Amino acid sequence: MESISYKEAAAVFQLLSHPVRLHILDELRRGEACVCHLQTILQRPQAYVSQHLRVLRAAAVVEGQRNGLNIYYHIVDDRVLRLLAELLGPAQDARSVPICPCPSCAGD
Amino acid sequence: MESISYKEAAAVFQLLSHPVRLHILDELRRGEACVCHLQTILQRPQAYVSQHLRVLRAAAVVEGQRNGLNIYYHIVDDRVLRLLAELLGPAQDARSVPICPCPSCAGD
DNA sequence: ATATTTCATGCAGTGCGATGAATATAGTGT
DNA sequence: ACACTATATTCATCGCACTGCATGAAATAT
Repeated sequence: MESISYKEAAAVFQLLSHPVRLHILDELRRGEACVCHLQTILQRPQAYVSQHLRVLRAAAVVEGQRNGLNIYYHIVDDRVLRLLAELLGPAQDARSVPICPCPSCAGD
Repeated sequence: MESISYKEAAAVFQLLSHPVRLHILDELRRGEACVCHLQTILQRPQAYVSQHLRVLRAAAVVEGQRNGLNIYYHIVDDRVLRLLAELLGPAQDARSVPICPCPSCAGD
């Protein structure tokens, strides 16, 4: 692996230096989730969640794929997964209960 | 082992989210160093290095012990060591050449 | 085409971190 | 006591990230 500069490494840590982004990423570790999931779990306004998702998207840490009206996000950066595991511990089990009115929660 | 909150975890990442602090910590991974070492290596004003050391000290990531005029710093937080290793790779070998006019560099 | 739902974007206010300059403190030697 | 060196602290400025609010864009349904 090519060595990473301090500036680049700092940028990665910077992404993880916000509690809301950490919460989002920790949820995404459990499996992909649409914005309405995250909105419900975080108890934050949709626009607010979306802003943080944009930061993570711009840094190529997460990716979203559209499915009808909903966009499902997932983590695509392995370094970030390892850093999360190092500090937060292993990921929780996948969700099983519906948490929002999206099709996959409705069992539709 | 106790689980860490997102806020606390974010604070740890925050400490690592600055290139100068990362450089300082990466140097300290190689062994303890006095401020004049760091000043020489980073090519930054003394007060600037000292400011960042204060941040790391306040967060209990580093500790300094006085030896005459000089204060030698070292890392005391294992989580930080693991996070650095995860993103920067293993620590470099210990320094061998003198880099500043402090007693230990002068071989005094 | 209109309406509804889901998500994204633009903009503005505010606070905090980063950096520099000047000054203070602690230790050493005379 | 005085001077000198190493490090810390205080203060002030500046830019950027955070956050809220309002609006825009994409997909779906009637």
